[in-house]
Amino acid sequence: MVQKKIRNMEEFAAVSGLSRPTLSKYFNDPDSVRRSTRERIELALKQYDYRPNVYAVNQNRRKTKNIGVVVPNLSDPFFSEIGREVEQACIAAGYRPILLSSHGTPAQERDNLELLRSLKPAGVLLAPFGRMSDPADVARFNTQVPVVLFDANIEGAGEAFVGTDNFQSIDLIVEYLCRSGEPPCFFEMKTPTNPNANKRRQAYLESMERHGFTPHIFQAEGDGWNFEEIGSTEGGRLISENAFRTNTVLCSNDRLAIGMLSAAYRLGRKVGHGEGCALRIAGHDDHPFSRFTCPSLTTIAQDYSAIANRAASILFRILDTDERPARREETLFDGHLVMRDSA
Amino acid sequence: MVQKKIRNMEEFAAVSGLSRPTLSKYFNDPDSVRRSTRERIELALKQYDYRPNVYAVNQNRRKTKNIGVVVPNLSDPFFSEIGREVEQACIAAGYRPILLSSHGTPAQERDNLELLRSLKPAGVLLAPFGRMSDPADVARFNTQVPVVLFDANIEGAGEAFVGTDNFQSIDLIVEYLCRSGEPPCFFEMKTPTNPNANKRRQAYLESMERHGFTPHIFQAEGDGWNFEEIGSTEGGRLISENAFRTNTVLCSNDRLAIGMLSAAYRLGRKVGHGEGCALRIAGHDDHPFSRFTCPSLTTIAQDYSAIANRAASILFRILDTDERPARREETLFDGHLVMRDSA
DNA sequence: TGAATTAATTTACGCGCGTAAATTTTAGAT
DNA sequence: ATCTAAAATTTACGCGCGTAAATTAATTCA
Repeated sequence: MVQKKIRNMEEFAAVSGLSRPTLSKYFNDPDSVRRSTRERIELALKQYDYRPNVYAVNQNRRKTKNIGVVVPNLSDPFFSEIGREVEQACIAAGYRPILLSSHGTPAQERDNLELLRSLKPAGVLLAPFGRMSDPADVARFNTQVPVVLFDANIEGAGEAFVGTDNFQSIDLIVEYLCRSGEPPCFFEMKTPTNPNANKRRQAYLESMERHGFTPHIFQAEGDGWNFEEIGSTEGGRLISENAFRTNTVLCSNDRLAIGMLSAAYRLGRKVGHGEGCALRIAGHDDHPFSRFTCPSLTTIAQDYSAIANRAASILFRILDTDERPARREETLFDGHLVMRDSA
Repeated sequence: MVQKKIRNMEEFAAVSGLSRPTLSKYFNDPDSVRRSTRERIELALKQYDYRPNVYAVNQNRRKTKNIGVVVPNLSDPFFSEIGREVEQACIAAGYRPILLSSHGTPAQERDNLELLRSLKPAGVLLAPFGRMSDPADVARFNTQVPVVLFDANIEGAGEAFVGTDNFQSIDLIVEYLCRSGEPPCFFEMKTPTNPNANKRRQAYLESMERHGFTPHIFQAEGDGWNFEEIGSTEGGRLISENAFRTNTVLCSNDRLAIGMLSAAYRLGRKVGHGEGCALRIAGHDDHPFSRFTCPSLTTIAQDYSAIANRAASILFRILDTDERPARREETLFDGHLVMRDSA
C-alpha cells in the first residue's frame, strides 16, 4: 500500500499489468470484465491507492451517476429523515446522491436547481415547496433531467409524484376522533405554502360532511417555517379565548400541534383523552419528536420509507430504460393512525 | 436568451467577441478583467445561457473551490442548524460547501472523508464523533487537505478546533441551579461517544466541589442516537424509583432532558421552579425544540453562529495564506444561560 | 501625441479519462 | 490439438477547460 503514488489510470494500468481501457471498463462496471481480471484489479487496488478522478470521469461520461436530492428544509426532522431514506436508496442503486436543502426559501430552491443543472445529474428527486415553487421552472428543468417529485405535488410537473394520500389519512383520523369523542375542529396556517395543507383542509371538510358533522376551521396568521412558534402563540390565543366550539383539535401537521401542546400546558389545560382532560389535540406526520411531547401526540404516520424508496425506484426505472413514462403517474401511500395520549 | 446553444467556452468566446483565455480569467475572478470587458461578458451571459463545465474546471484547476462539511447526524436539529450556518459562511466566502451527514455512524464518517478525498476539496470543516472517530484517519486526511474541527474536539487532530467552553457553561448553569434551589445531580449516558459529554461530567464535578456540594452522577445505559428515548425510559425509571437525592437534575444535553421531561409528565411529576413542582430539570445546548417542551426547558445556549463562522474563517485564512498555522489553536465560546420554566 | 503601462489575443500544450475500431489474446468446448 | 466466441489490447481521438509565453491592442499619464 505504501508503494509509489499512482497519478492516473495509465500508471495504475502499468502497475496492475492491464490496459487502461480494460480498467476503464472495470470502473464503469466491475462485472463487465472477466472474473480473473477483476480479481487482479482488486488485488492491485489493495496494494496501490488509486481511484479514478471524479472530474475527469464526469467530464467524459455522457451521463453522470449523480442524483440530486432537494428538500425544502433540512432543519425540519421530517425532511432530514426522508432525505436520509432517499440518499440510501440512491447509494444502494449505485448512484451518488447530492443532498441539498432549500433552507425554507423558494429562492434557494431555484438556486439548488441551478446548481444541479451544472452538475449534470442523471436525475433529480425533488420535494418542492409547492405553491411557492415555480412550476414552469421545474418543468423546464425536467426537460433536461428527469425529475420525480415526492412529498409535495406540483400538478403536471416532473415525471411522477409520490406522497401520502391526505384524503385517506385525514379521513382516518377524523373518523377516529369522531368515534372516540367530540368531532374535531381543524387548525392550520392561513396561507400554507405546502400543497398538502390544502389537501388536508379539503379532506377535513369532506370527511366531516360525510360523518354528518359541521366543520370548523381556524387559521393562524404567520409566515415562515417556525410552525411550533405559530402553533404556540396563535393556538394559545385560541385556547385561552375558548374559541374552539369543541374539545378536539386536529392540527394540519405535527409541528403546529407541538406548539399548541406547549401553549395548552402553559395555560394549564390538561390535554388528552382521559379523565379530567380539557382538550384533545391531534397532528399529522408522526414527527420524530411527537413521541416525546407532553402528552405524547396522537397523529398520522406517513410511510417515509415507502415514499422515499418508491420515488427513487421510479427514477431509477426511467434512468435504466432511458425513456420517460408515457403518462405522469401519481402514487399515494396510506397514512397510519398512531394512537398516543393527546387524543 | 433563446439564441443558439452554447456548448463550451470556445463558442461563448465567439459570440461574446472575446478570447477564451480572457473568459477563463473572468470566470476565475470577475475582477481580474477590465470593467468594460467584464460588462461585455455579463451582457453576453444574459443573452446566451452558458456556464463553465464544473468537471472540466475542477479537473484542471490546481485546487477546487469545494469545502467539505461533515456533521455526525443531520437528523439532529442541532447539527442541521450549525451545518446551515457553516454552509452559508462558505458561500459568502465564495466557496462551494458540500454538506455530508455521517448518519450517526462512525463508519459513515470514514466513508464521507473517503468520498471527500476524491472530490479534492480545498478544505474540510469536520464535526467529528469524537471517541468513535479514528484520530489517525483524521490526521492522515489532514495532511492532504486542511481540516478544521468544530463542536467536538479530537486532541491533536486537525489544524484547529472551535467549540463551546463546557467548563464555563456547566459552571454557569450549576451556579444558577444552586442559587435558585437544591444543588443538581447530573444525568448522562453511560458511554457517551461525544467528547463534550466527558467534559461536561468533569465540569459538573469540579463545579459542585467548588460550590461545596457533593456531586451525584446518574448514568443511563443505551447506545445510539435516540437520546430522547433513553432519557425517557432510563430517566423515567430513576424518577419513579426516587433515585435522585435532590429535586434538581442537570442533563448532559437537551435531548436527554426532553426525554426525561416526557417521562416526568407521564409519571405525573410536575416539573418547574414554581409552587407545587416536584422536580427541576435543566439541559444543555438550547435545542430548537427546547422552547416548546412542557414546561419549556431551562438550558445553556451554545453560540451556533459564532462557532460555525469562526471555524469557517480559520479555514479560509489557511486557504488564503496557503500556510498551516504554526500551532494548533483551540477556540472556545461561552455558553449563555437560557432561563425558562423547567428549572 | 508619444511613451509606458496594462489588458487582451494568439498559440499551444496538458489534464485524466471515455470511447470507438481494429487487432490480438484467452478461455471453454469439441 | 482445433475451433470459436469472448475478452483484453493497441491505437487514436476527443471532452472542456487551465495555463503559460509571446504578441498585439488598448488605456493611462505625462
